[in-house]
Amino acid sequence: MGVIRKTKSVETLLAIFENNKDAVSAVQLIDLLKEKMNKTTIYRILERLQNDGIVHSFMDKDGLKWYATCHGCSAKQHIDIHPHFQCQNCGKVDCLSVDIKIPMIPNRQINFSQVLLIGKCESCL
Amino acid sequence: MGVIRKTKSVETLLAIFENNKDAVSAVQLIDLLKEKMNKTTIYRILERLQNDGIVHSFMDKDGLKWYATCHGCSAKQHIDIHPHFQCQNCGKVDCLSVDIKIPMIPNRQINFSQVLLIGKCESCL
DNA sequence: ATTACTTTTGCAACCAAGTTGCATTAAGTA
DNA sequence: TACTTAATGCAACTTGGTTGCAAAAGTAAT
Ligand SMILES: [Mn+2]
Ligand SMILES: [Mn+2]
Ligand SMILES: [Zn+2]
Ligand SMILES: [Zn+2]
Repeated sequence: MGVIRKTKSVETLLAIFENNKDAVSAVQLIDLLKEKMNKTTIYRILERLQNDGIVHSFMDKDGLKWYATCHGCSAKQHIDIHPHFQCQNCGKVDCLSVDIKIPMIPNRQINFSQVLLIGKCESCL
Repeated sequence: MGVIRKTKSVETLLAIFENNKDAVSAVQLIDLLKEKMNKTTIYRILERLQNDGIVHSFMDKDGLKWYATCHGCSAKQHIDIHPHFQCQNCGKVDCLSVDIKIPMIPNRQINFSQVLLIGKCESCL
């Protein structure tokens, strides 16, 4: 069960994801919105947006949670699966629209994969 | 700077990695060794072993840190880079010796990658 | 507009993983 | 054995994230 009421806080978060094609971490959002809403609210809205297929989440190399807009997903299924890139210089994270081939692994059933590429972004090169 | 003195605690941890080809999480080690040594000691030894190229570490899907034996690495360089597998049923994690092809990404320099495959292990299928 | 109902929020307290500072212990060495 | 310094234990702390509960605010019907 996702978003049911379009509250001010929900609108604020939706606007952030609309205008931003990069990923954004929970920590960044908490800092950015610390005057506008409580961190508990942020975590709870993010969870609802994820359940609705509006955003997806993933962990970065330090175990912090990041969020980004989904494309073509719904409450029924998350189909927008892709690798992510993190710049080890400026910390920026973004979604990559490339396809990484995951080979078959004998004796194991792979349900999904999490790929994080780490290096330097365009502006830090 | 890594391990300088072969203490009892260091030997204990080394023995665990020797007899275990699976990965093991910091949390598991803390629980396993709670009668033998302090959790701070465990974290500090793991860091030293990693600096010596004896073990490598990575994050699982929940942001917990795991460790496993390195093959062919040294204090100079970690060359044993490979994907990891986590069973979503029993939680077991292990190192995969398969090669995943990472494509070139335009305008970015990829230094290394972190690949986690999630599914069911042999005994949970 | 008022009411009634239910979701959403804020707040404070909590939790778990991991880190830090510092006094004490114990390897390594001569 | 004595000396030096790496390693450890312990308590306190930090950080990211969660929970319970009362108060506030959407939504829809009246
Ligand atoms: Mn993404
Ligand atoms: Mn490994
Ligand atoms: Zn950058
Ligand atoms: Zn399993």
